[in-house]
Amino acid sequence: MNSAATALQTTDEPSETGAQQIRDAIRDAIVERRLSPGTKLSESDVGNLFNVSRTLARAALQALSYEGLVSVEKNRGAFVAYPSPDEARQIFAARRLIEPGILREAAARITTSEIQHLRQLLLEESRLIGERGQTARRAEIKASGDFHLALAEISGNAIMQRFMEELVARSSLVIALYGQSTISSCGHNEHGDIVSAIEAKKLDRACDLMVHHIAHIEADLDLRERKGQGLKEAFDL
Amino acid sequence: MNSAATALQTTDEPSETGAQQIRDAIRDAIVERRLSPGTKLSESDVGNLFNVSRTLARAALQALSYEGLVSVEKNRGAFVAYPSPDEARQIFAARRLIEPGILREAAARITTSEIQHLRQLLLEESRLIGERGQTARRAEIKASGDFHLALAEISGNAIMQRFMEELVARSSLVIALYGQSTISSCGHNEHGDIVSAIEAKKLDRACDLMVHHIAHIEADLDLRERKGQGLKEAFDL
DNA sequence: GCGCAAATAATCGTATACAATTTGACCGCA
DNA sequence: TGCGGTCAAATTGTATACGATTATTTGCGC
Repeated sequence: MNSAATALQTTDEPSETGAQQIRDAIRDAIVERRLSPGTKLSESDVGNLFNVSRTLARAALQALSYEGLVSVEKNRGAFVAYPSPDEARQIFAARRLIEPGILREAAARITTSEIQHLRQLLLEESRLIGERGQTARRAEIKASGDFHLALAEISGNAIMQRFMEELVARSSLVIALYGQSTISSCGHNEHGDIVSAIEAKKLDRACDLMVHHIAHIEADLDLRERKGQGLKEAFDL
Repeated sequence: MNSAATALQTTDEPSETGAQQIRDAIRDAIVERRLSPGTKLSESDVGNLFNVSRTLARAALQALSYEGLVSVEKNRGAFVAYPSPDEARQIFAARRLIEPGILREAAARITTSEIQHLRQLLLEESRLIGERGQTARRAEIKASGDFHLALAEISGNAIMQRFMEELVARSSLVIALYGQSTISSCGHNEHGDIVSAIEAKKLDRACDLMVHHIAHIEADLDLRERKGQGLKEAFDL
């Protein structure tokens, strides 16, 4: 049983309704970076971990591959996705393209209670930034994505929401691979500024802030090809 | 063997590489409207049709459910998706949100040969409009979507391309359900106008045309709840 | 000691088998 | 005739089994 095994086990109830449980568990593990890009996820191992047959494990991995979080190679197995620099650029290009539109939709139909909910999320987020420890770090990662997802949910379009879920999750992978600073939320409270702009009905400004926010995250990346991921390049400096 | 069976069989080579073959075949059948929304796709039937086991049939149906073309209900089976009016609105809202951005990306990096390719598609499309017969009609449906997909491909963003593939396919389902006129391509050659605008480097105009084009398609729909799909409402007029 | 080939082990691809759930029918009864 | 319940058929959910492909290791010759 490899390192992936220890990283996964979260609760002890193995199979409740089906393969979705497993899919969600693995997805969380990937997004929270308990599973590193490139980690092998063999069907047998996954099945044993959750005490289900390979059939269900396979279904879960299959599902994750549709979301771009896992790449399955024919006759070789499934691996936590290892997005190329080009893929990373495409992910952020997609976010720059989509998120302003979502923001506009969301702003148009947002209620005061939803604004309050957003502020709640922001508070939680900054609280986590203050704390230290692995679990706090993981929660922070998730929280920073949850803000964008909350906006998508407010927009009321389930399809766009699903697209955003995929993009945010894959972004987490990209940051894990190419991120330089400890975490993207550097200094400024950009999420907070966006909420303020929404509240002030300054839509154009909110969109600007959003685009720049995404650009900032991307600017923190070092998008250079890492060939063997620690092969020879790791030693000859 | 029900009506779904006759609608599916397209080639006689049953299983070549795996479940993807089946998924693609069924997807084509749905998009080309050989399969009507609501049609039951039982795992055994699909498997028998393609001479594979239920395992592969199930995988294919599962995949299609991720694309929103098939809805699987626990312990009840898989059905060709029957999008609700609200879902339909969300699909077109998503397209209005996404396609202008794709158009801008595409216009920025389009080459002369790609423009030629687009014009080729347009020619093919108008040729099909002229012809008559079921097969021509089906080809026309596919062609009208292919224009939007070609644009997405030119944009160079594989992720957005995949999103568009899903949206176009689901649009086909919506039109099959709620469309009023024989087909959306009414009179005007809106696709052609968009290409011309791109060629003339009039980006804003091209985006405007695109948004209106999508609005026109949506305007041709009669988005009213058909509850039982022909239940009581079908009789008391 | 080193490289190459063949055997071995591990893993995936697909099919089949069995259990669980749902659906529809049949039958008795008010 | 209409209603409720029990049973049977059909279909899905999950597990297991077997064949195919790929990776690894062993062993041999050099």
